[in-house]
Amino acid sequence: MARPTIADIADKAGVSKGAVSFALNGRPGVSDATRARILQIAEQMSWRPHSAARALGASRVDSVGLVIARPARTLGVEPFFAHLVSGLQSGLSARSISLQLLIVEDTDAEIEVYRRWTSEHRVDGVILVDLTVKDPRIEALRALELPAVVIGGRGGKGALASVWADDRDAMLSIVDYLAALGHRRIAHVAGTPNFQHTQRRIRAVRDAVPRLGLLDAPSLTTDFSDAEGAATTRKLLSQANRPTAIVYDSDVMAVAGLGVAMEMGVSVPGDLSIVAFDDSILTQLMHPALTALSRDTFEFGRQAAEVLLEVIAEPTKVINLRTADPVLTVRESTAPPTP
Amino acid sequence: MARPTIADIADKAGVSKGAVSFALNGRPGVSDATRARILQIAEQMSWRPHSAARALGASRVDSVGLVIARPARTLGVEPFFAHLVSGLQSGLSARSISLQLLIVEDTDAEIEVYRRWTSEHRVDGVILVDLTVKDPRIEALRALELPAVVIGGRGGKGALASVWADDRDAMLSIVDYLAALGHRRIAHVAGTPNFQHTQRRIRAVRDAVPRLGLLDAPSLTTDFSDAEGAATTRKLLSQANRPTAIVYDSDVMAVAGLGVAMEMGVSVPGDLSIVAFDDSILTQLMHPALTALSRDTFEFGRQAAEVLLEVIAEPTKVINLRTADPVLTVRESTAPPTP
DNA sequence: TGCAGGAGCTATACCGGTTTATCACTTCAG
DNA sequence: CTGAAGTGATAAACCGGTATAGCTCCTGCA
Repeated sequence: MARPTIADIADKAGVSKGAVSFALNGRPGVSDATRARILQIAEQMSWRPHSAARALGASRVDSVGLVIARPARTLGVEPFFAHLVSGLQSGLSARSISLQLLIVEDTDAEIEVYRRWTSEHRVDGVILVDLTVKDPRIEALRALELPAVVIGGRGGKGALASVWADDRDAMLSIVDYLAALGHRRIAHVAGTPNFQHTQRRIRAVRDAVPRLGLLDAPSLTTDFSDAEGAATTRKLLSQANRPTAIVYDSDVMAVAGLGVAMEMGVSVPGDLSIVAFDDSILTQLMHPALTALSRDTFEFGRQAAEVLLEVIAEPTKVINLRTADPVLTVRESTAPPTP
Repeated sequence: MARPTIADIADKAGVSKGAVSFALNGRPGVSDATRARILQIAEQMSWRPHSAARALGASRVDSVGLVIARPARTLGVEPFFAHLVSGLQSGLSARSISLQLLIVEDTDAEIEVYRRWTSEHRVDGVILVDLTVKDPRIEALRALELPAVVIGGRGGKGALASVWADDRDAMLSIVDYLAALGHRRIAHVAGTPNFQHTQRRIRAVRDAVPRLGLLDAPSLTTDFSDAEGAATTRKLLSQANRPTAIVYDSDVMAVAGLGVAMEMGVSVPGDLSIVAFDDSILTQLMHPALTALSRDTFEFGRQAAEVLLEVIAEPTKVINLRTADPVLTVRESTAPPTP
């Protein structure tokens, strides 16, 4: 016989289906002797619960979802999502909960997916990434009563659980480092302005100006693409008083910026220091290798998974977990400015 | 009332559950008038099938799986998987079938996942990537009777369906191009030797030697990492009769190779031409931008999804779909050799 | 007029678990 | 000795669909 059911086990053990269910789920209602016997038979028949049957009776599905709303073209270059997904799975696999991954075009499509998942009972909860200012997904999820955890930002008015790193401190550590090297004219090539973390980073740079006695520290927003990263760099380096250091909000933009500098005959790190806010193999493949801020994205994902499971078990719970601070990995692209 | 069920619809329409099921699934058994009325009521109550309930009655789960057995660290750098996943989803979403994605450490773990998925009825079929010579997964899947489609290689002795591109022709187009430029000493930095596509590419290079009158065309295998790509390049460029062109099996290795060349004072494309077998944003960010072989991975995924659905519907069917040939995108890293 | 056959629908079993009501039996307090 | 409480189990309902046997008309044809 293929795939044994609890009825088969019940037959073999000479007990009822109910008893088997109790035994397999570790709940009271059977004696220790009977429980042991049932467990042994189940093991021997290599029984596994039929996920659909379980989802039907109870309301849990043992599955959580992650929707990424970005054009596929821009995905995959940064290892961020690959690491995040691995970390999530590591946190989920302990309780053999599966992860549904979906890549969609925009936020509207993402919300539509949440609707569908909810009505089809496909997931117990979801993970939110790329939080924007006044993010419409927060309200949508609350309306659906779908448990969720926000990654990389606070979950609105204490509503959704969140797992986040301190972007502000991280940015300050970069600016402090550059200032300590002697840089006074620093520029910041930022990401999409409506992302929350972009705003936090911009604010951090601005606030550091008076404290460190910087002459200037403009933040220029982009769409995170290599094209805009390059264009913005070209603009910055063409100025009369060009910056002696540039901080990029992503590794891809930093690499593009390095290319522009080389093209314009600006030597790195001689005439210009470059720092990437995100680390990846990309920054290490360059010549010179880029100084970058490294985060433990895998661990980030693991923690997010744990928080999500807690929220699913207890939806009223409010968790805001701050993860380990990212650290600056100094490589060859930063040096004191030439006087 | 939350989540309406077909019983609710049946009540409202004044018919039986069975009639509603017939109507919603477009099967005969109800009149057109009744069908229209039921569909309208379902629409108005915004009914969606409960995926678990459906999976329980019928045997399909409307979900397929993709397991990637690679260390997470090496994932995500290449956009290959992001594009593949997007393409798969595009092919699946038409019939609202979801994709389970799992990243594991090695092939043993991967096979274990297939076992679990089968016994828990979590997927209707799976997609196989990174096919190796004498791949143990083929036999495992056959034993489990789990429908599958192999990506990028033939499915063994006509057993599994497959979707593949012609690596041989692709490699020949690269070597032909380099030979036409005048190169006679070409090297090939290959990937993991036990991957089927690696072997096909090596064979293609070897077979081209006499036809094109090449002096030499060694293939050196690596583990696909940037480190081994760099080390192999260093070895090749230190030889007495060093090659005038190098073909790399991945974009990451090509970039690493470019770095080594720059470091050794070998100018590209002046002293050395470089071609990457895989294209991505990486190759375009470099200076010089790398000539690379571009594949439509998204389309590849879409087709794989379609084939998988066919195989699920008809497990005995044998499909071997050859996809569009990859094309060579010529950029700045290739030129005729200096005499 | 009788009957075969099909369209249109209902009632019901079923999928594989979980949960609840119930019951037999033991134990212990009064 | 009786009643109450507790233990270990069972039978049956239930979750939300799908599949199927069967029933009631209606039509067509001999």
